[in-house]
Amino acid sequence: MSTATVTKIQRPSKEQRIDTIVESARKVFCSSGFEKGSIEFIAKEAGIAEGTIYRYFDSKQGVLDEVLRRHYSALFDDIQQTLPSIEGSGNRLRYLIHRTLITISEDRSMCGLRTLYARQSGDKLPSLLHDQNRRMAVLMANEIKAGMKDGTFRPDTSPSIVCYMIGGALELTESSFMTTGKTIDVDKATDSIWRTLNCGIGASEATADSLASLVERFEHVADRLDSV
Amino acid sequence: MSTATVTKIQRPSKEQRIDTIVESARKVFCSSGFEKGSIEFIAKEAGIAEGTIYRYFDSKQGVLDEVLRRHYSALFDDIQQTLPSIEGSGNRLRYLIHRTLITISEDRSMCGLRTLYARQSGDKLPSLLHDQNRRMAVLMANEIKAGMKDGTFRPDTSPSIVCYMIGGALELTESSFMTTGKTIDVDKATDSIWRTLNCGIGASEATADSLASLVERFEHVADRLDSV
DNA sequence: TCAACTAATGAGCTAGCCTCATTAACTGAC
DNA sequence: GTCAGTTAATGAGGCTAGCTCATTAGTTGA
Repeated sequence: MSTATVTKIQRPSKEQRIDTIVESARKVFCSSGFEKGSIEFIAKEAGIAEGTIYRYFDSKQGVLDEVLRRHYSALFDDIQQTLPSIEGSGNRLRYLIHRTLITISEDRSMCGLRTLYARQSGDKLPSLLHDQNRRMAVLMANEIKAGMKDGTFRPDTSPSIVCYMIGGALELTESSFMTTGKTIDVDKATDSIWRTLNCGIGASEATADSLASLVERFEHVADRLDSV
Repeated sequence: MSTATVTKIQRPSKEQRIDTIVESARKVFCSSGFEKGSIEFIAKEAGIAEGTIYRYFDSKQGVLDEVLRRHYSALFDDIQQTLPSIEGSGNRLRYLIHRTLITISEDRSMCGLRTLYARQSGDKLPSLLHDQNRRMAVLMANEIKAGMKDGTFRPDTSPSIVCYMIGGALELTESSFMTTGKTIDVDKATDSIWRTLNCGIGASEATADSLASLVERFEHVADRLDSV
């Protein structure tokens, strides 16, 4: 009607609204953590009322779920695209470790959130992040099993224990990264985890190299003797 | 004065009071978790008023700290007594793994609490359990470093990464133990972790078989030479 | 243009941690 | 024994934060 004083506020679409909420929540959770990042503050950050958030989400937890879901879907999409193109179960397993560490180092604040989230949903029903971790564990376990079949890995390996060890190394690298504030040297950390995993920490009586040269030498002698 | 109706309630000692509170809190936290185990309920369980708890503890968190501190002091006391009597850094490291798994399998509910607690204190100031974990990590790192010096372990081992891997294996064994409800076969799990850690998962280039056949071949040649 | 519908609001409900004025029990001097 | 001073216990109430819902604002289609 009249154009002078009445300015109707155009409402954003449902998708835009959700995007705004999730992005605001991400910022707030990342800087204050889940506990201290209040709904009131998220609403303020998004420029809306508290109640509006509850039109789109069941609970505060639901908001966090969506924040993390969006963050992780990128990681898994990328992995699902890249993984099949890598030759050899060993290389694929190494890639999974490397790729996860990249994600960790890329988004410091989100990783703090991720850890926190993993922790507090410990006793609750299977949560979103629990599922994500499980999903990653399944990817890794598949490679380990494949490697055990094709001879890349020792046949007496326990896939679940190895997954636990990798998961632990990743999570604790992540958490030390968070607490110390140092930057992760992704390649170095990957190497270190991989070497430990692949070769173990035990000093072998004879190293692979020394054995190889020994074998070569013996074969040479044997050939000579045979030819006589 | 008169003895008939006025019955004065005898007060327990400070130690007894604290014991009662901590024990009630342990029960409540173990069955309901930290979040849902309310101070009101703990007070009811202990047969006292809410306010009384705050005479002895600063906060709900403080109560949990004490519950866990008591639980873990037993473990560390035991370790500190046993560890020096074990010969060899490898054996000591293996013992630390084994002993932790025993604690985990012994007290199921407490372990759930332990995990939950580790998780939720993720972003807070160094908490008690964080310290306990760090303490265990230091014990393990010491053995790893000692082993690197005396030749038990490879010199290019990264103690921190190895600690992370062990920690992860333990924590995730614990958490899977909690979620699946199965009992842990402590010896088997220790073996599995230890073997993986010590020998790695990589199939060695020279297998025992290939070496054996080589030796056989040499013996054969030697026989022929002998007969000449 | 107006009725039906959907989105947004924010005051208020509720639950749970924690405080503090009040009351109860203890203790040591006389 | 008794009384003053001290310490322990109480529980109503403060406060915060997640969540609800009656009310208001904006949208849409006939």
